[in-house]
Amino acid sequence: MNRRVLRTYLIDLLKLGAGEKMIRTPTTHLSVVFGVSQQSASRILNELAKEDYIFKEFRDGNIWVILTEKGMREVEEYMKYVVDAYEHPGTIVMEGYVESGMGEGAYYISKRRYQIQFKDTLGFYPYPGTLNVRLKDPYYISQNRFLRRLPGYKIKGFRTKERIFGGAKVFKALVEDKIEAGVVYAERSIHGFDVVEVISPVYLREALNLKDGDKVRVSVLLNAD
Amino acid sequence: MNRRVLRTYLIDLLKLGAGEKMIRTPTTHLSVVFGVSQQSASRILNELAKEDYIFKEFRDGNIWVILTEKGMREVEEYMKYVVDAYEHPGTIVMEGYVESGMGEGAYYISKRRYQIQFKDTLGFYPYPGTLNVRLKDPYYISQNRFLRRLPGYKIKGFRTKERIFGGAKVFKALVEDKIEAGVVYAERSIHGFDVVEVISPVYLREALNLKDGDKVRVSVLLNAD
DNA sequence: ATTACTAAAAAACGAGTAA
DNA sequence: TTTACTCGTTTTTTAGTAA
Repeated sequence: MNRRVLRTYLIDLLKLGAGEKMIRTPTTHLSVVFGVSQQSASRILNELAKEDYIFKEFRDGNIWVILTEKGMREVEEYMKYVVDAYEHPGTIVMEGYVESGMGEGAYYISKRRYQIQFKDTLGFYPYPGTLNVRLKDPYYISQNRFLRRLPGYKIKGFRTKERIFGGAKVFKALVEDKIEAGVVYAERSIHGFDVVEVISPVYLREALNLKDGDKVRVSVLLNAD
Repeated sequence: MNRRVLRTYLIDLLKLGAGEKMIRTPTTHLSVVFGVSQQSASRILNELAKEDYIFKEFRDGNIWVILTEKGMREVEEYMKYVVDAYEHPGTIVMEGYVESGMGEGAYYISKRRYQIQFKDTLGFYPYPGTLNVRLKDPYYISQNRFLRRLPGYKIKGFRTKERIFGGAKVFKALVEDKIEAGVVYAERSIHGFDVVEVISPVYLREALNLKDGDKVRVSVLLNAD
């Protein structure tokens, strides 16, 4: 049974109160809550316990359960996702903190072959430089990991006499909900999932008066044609 | 594929922006969003469309989808449920409006054989009368439907020389988050899922100064030992 | 590039039942 | 009453592939 559906059963257990204290949960009762047979309810509890989402104990003829730390984290992340899907449909919102890059972003972005492709896909020639945004909230990191798996616009690599310039993937975005921008994932990225590289037609640090460590919001537009 | 898991895919589509306008969703892309194969993504879309949760169209080589009204309702109800599970664990909260019953509630509740059982299960002898609360919000109605399927405490029926008194099921509850109460479901109830019958050791109308039509909150405690 | 069919494998399910 | 095993059935999944 996969995580996707296990999560939904975790929510049910949370609703019954298993997030706070051990509760008595005869599988015969759970079967009506889960909408499955008693046998399946039993199996589901065992799978949840095996995955360490719940702690399960047999006491005087009954099963008692409580969500584990891992189970609570799972449920909280899932709730955030559901609410987020409703409140921010079509966009992936991430908040993080401005960070100084190595300055090599500027070098890459300024290459004419890249510039042309950015204009074609995003609609603007980017200012030569990237704004690195470091994510701290685990939820935003998971969102970034998710985003990086999506297709986006393909930026093709190329080679000059001297060296090879790798390909990338880019998404339309907004910074601080107002400034047109793009989020770039280099194919051979040096960053982990906790860093987002942002480009824009304007020099963002100036336009938004940003200093290292300032909080900034990046909203990726998933359906910007 | 059951409602439980279809809902989770609906959330994903909502996140992609399919709640607002038609979006292009190649099954090859969806497969990474859903975490399944391309073939399954295709099948899932077809099932969602068959259940009328989404409208799906094939246009110049791509699939475009948008959530239907039914899909949006489903997603909204599910979100409420998830948030509710997190914010009100272990209780089922329902809000409704005070209504006049036929007065027969009082007749039943006052029967000694019932009174004793209420004292045993709820811990109090109920005031002879019930407060009928009519639910309007569809979410509360669905919660009530759900609750009515749970076991609760069994109240046994009995017979006198004159007639038969049916069995019931009772849950511990709080009215307005403060007054000790019980929610009763008669086995042969005359009410639909939009009415909750509340009993209490005190005369609720007086204690809370309630008149017909007043809004009242009933919180059923699922784990009150 | 797509979508979605077929066929075969894998996973999930519940009836029956023992403990 | 419980839980959870076995086992036969159904459902779900994906690889291969045609269109």
